[in-house]
Amino acid sequence: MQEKKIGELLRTLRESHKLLLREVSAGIAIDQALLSKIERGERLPTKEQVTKLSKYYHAEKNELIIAWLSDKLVNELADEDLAQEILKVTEKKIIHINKSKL
Amino acid sequence: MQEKKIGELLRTLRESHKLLLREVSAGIAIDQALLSKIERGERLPTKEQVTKLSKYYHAEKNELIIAWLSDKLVNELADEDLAQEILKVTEKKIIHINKSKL
DNA sequence: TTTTGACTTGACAAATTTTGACAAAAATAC
DNA sequence: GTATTTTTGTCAAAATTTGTCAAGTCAAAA
Repeated sequence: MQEKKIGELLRTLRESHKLLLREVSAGIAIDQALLSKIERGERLPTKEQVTKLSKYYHAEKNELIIAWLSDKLVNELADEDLAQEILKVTEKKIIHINKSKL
Repeated sequence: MQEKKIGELLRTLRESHKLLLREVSAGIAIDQALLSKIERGERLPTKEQVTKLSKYYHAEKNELIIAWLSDKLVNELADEDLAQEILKVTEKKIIHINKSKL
């Protein structure tokens, strides 16, 4: 699985479609300055925006969601030197939760 | 590494010290109702509260931080069926960031 | 059974963070 | 040069998180 940032993916998608910020932002009703910030990683999109963009570009939604949410987690773990361990424990907890959901 | 929730750890710590909510909340200047909610997992503490509590109980700060932040991540991943994959990608991104920090 | 003490609950207020909008600057293309 | 596209900065609205308080439950003591 890819480890690109959501903004990079979105910019690549837009460029491969040869579209302008203006066009995409009009297409999904989002401020163009905001879209610019999202593509450059200055802001993270909302989940709804990711969904709209995946549809707009006919892109794999899951791939974008993964990139987006992992970016969010990376932010939360920023300057935590325990990051690796925290992720391990998180994984265990998730697995545990999923087991009890059967 | 442990996979207990931060609230469980805090309640265990308080009980092993034979302390009342009232006493701990006075000791670290936090509303007792809030501490009650934290111990029962209804609320997550702030990082500062985790720090204060670890000092107050003379507990291993890292252990509490890990439990606390992993709880936060679990919340963010709640009802994401891509959770596992997201964690993997997050880990890769963190590793990548750490490498470039040398 | 009444009272007391420990804890919990719910509703709300305060504070913080996130998000969106807009104008204006900067960069790029023509 | 002008026109178009993108970026930047700021600010208010919206949403989320956090804190406070009063009233509640419950168990055990008196």
